[in-house]
Amino acid sequence: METPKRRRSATRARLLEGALEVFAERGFHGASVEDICDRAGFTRGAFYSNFASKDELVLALFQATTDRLLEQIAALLPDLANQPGTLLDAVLGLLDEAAPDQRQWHLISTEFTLHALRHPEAAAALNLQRAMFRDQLTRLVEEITRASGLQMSVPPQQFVRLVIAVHEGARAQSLLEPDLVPAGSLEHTFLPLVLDAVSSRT
Amino acid sequence: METPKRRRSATRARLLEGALEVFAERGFHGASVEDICDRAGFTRGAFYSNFASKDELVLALFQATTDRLLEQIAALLPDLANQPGTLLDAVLGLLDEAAPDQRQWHLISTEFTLHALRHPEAAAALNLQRAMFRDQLTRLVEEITRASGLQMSVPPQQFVRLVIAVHEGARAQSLLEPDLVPAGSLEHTFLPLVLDAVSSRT
DNA sequence: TGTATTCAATACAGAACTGTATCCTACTGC
DNA sequence: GCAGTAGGATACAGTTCTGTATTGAATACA
Repeated sequence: METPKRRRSATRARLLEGALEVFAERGFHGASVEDICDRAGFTRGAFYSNFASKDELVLALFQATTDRLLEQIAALLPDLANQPGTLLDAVLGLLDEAAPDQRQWHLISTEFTLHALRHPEAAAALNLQRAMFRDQLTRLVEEITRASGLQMSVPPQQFVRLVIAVHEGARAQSLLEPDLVPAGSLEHTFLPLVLDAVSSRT
Repeated sequence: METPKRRRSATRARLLEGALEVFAERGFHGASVEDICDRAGFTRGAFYSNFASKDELVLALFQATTDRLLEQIAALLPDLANQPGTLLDAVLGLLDEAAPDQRQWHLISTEFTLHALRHPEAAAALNLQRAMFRDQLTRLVEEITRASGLQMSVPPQQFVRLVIAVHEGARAQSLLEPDLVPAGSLEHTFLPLVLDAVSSRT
């Protein structure tokens, strides 16, 4: 059971993993196919046996990371919705825990975003993924507000968009100046104020 | 008076301008030296007569755009501080008007940021520029709060960091989904709430 | 007017990268 | 064991890019 077609998908996986690292280090254009293969421990023969081009790999990598992220979220959601702290703890917790390596994730997703801003077809895929992501967060927000008897004066989707904007903008600052901007500091100082301002007890 | 050393600096300027466009379109790695020269209407001879390498040009371009941005701000500040609307109008107005082409500016500055996250020496330069930029905004905030007799319960620098985070995060969303997220919408719906929450009349 | 200089164009050599075609090895099924 | 096959390595051809060396044209200066 260890080598019929699993071999193939295993090397595909290793190539994707290598690509993730190399892309994070040098960007899409900066990474050559050979760089990726070296990182994964293969030669280009393996690469072209599995992917038609670097573009195709980028697409596959996007799908893979996207799928993994959504899985992670699905796994985390139930716990967060029910158990302990406040709404923002849950939402921000989800944003943090969904991505194990903040730095790498930021580099890759920024790379994807830039790519999407330059290639409309990629933008469609990215927007779809982001919409699903926002939907999960929105669902979480709605559940918690309902459970705790809160009423929001703005659409939850809007609020989620804000949280994401703050999170992404703050993450950039934290990565650039880790000492001056501890991860999560901006979110935790300001978002509670917003939440307070837009929500009321029923 | 039209060709002693002005010629040289004029082609330098055209090369920088071309580089800005091409970098925005394809990114640093994606743009070849020849692409840049084509755009500027030169051949590579002109390029290597003015720059030692693409890296050096990137550095020069960063300095040039940085200087221009700070000049623009310096020009805008006096008007904004005194005349009409509210604090946030001034701050957000500055952020918008400082960059004529939002899309190009976002692409370029994101590209710079990625570059900085991968190259510490570039990070130092970028952080310095961003610090000066924040200082300008902070000064503006302080002037207006003082003039209008407001007191903020958080350090103005923190507030400015938040505004920048929201602005950059929101801009990414607006560029990805122009229809769903009109430019400035997130900023204008939520930042007033924050300002309200952190400021009080004296 | 003639000479020197400066700046960009051209020509060229070398390196890096891509993609393909072929070979080799290790499993598969019989 | 023994063909057949799949997957990855190797070798190769073609392209693209970079950087340098040389050339040519236009301007400054005498």
